[in-house]
Amino acid sequence: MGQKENMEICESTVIHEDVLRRVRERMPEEEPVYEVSELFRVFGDSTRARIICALNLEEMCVCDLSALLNMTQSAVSHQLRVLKAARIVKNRKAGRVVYYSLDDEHIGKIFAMAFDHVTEEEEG
Amino acid sequence: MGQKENMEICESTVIHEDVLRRVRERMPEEEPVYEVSELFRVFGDSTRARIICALNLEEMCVCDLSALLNMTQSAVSHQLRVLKAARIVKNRKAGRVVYYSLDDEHIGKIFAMAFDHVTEEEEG
DNA sequence: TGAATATATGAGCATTTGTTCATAAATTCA
DNA sequence: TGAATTTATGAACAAATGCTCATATATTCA
Repeated sequence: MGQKENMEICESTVIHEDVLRRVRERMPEEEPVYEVSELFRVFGDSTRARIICALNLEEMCVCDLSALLNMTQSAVSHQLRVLKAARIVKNRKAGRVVYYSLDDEHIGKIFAMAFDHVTEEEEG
Repeated sequence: MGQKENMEICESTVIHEDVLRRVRERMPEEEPVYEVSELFRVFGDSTRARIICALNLEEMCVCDLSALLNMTQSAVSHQLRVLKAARIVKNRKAGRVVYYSLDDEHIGKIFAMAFDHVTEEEEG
């Protein structure tokens, strides 16, 4: 059953060849999976999550954000850079003040769904 | 304007007190924000994301998963532990084989939404 | 122009993370 | 019971991460 060739490539034993075949057929492409995990990686820090929650309510400048989060301007600025590189926030400059806002309405929806998930979990 | 007291607590300057007040009023509680970021943190690794995508299609055992992902059984098992601790997957034991599946249908939906986001992003 | 202010950034550092390797635990079957 | 097999786990280590500190950049205003 061609199993031996498989085992040369990958040392792990395969128990359910049919399952494996079906899943391989229907698995999403590698590239979008990496992009999705990258998106989640950026979401997955509490400072960035708090920034996103704030900007989901209103556009804010850096120093107001750092007051809100009670964090250094530098720390907030570093994280805003990460968020901007990931195209999660955008900014607009007005004089020396830089205003940040969410770049996409999807973001808020994904967060809302995640909130649903964590708050509906007191059954377990 | 009570600003000086604020500055004793937090050294950052506040430019827009009204914005800050409104955002503070409407910000979600700290606890659920941490839980959401923790959920995303777990999603935010490509190995775990691939496992989730696979289990979103079908229940699978550890060795089939490690064949699918072309990764060590140990590495997969470690990640499954992380996923189980986060209540993202559940397992069922049948003899020596342990079958894993998604613990919640929310997970698939959140991923689907994230896929939409990353694939709809060629407008730039 | 020069001081003040808002933001950005690079280096350094402690912490966290994901994998590997070796091995333990649990189960099946002869 | 003992060999084989599937999964789980602990230690170790390299890589990534998030913050701090110092400082650069950009803009305003007197």
